[in-house]
Amino acid sequence: MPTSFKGTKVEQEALNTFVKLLRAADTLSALTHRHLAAKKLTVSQFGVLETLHHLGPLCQAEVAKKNLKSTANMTTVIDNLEKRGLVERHRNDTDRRYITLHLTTAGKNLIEELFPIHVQGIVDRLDILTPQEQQQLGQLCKKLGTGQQN
Amino acid sequence: MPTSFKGTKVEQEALNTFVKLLRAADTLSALTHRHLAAKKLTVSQFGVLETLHHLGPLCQAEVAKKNLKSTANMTTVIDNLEKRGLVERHRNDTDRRYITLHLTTAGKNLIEELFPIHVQGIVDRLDILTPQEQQQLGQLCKKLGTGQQN
DNA sequence: TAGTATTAGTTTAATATTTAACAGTTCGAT
DNA sequence: ATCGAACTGTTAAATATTAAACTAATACTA
Repeated sequence: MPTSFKGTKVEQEALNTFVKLLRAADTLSALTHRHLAAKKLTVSQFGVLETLHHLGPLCQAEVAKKNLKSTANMTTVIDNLEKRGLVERHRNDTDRRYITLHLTTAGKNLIEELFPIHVQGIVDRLDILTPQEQQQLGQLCKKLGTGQQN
Repeated sequence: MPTSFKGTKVEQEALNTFVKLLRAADTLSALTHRHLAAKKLTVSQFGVLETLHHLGPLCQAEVAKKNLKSTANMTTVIDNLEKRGLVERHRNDTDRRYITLHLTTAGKNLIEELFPIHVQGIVDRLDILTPQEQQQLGQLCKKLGTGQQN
């Protein structure tokens, strides 16, 4: 026998918003990353390439932080990118704990080819919202994500 | 040399909103699911228990659909829930392709214990937004998630 | 009714992901 | 200067995740 959720109004509203937010993010992510399959790239691999493309060479811990992932995870994802010759690991000589990641030429070419397609996919999907609505959505998400008033 | 993204205004705004939405969802999910670790439950396992708790016995394909996951993935997640005695598989006699999932008593007890904590965590976090803002956010997410005007 | 198409669930192979334990490196305080 | 704290990256073990190939069961269709 199904039990439908009986909570206070506040609880129902919060739960409702929560579910919609997570579903929207899931759906949007799936749609905007579909094109990666053609290049046999995963979302995480694309994220690393994108980070290096926009911020330049970084150490693994920083890439992990930008992508909200653990350093253990970065080891795996970068292993796979390295196997395909898309990134290179350079041990830092002044502080040997660090490994600086660099895009190879192949990696640079690939991300430069994919990124415009990626952006276009996002623009197309977000086109359903007016510029004001996008602005609003961004602000609400920022507030919620950081837990700060602004 | 870092390359900062030079796009049109529309592209920059869309990308910005996109990143904020995905990050907010990621952060919110991480925070509201932290309490599951104490019970050695994963987010996916919790999702299945929650679905069965609120909708009653369902077949695996339906549970997969509700959770936006593949049926192959459901096989794995349900295997692990079954090992722990939290759910049971009942082969359907009239259509033997189907397997109906049932919560065991242990599973029912666990989800009934966890769900209120889960809701409270969501309420606490969403409290940073006014009721109107939550409503707004929900509507914008719904529009975006479904790709429909309303 | 035979043959085909569809559907539910599983398996396999590959990658992702995290926690915990670990190794090596650097920093800091006494 | 040394010893312990803090940090970077890796490994191991467990679970998640998907696409593709597969099995079994049902539905459809000629």
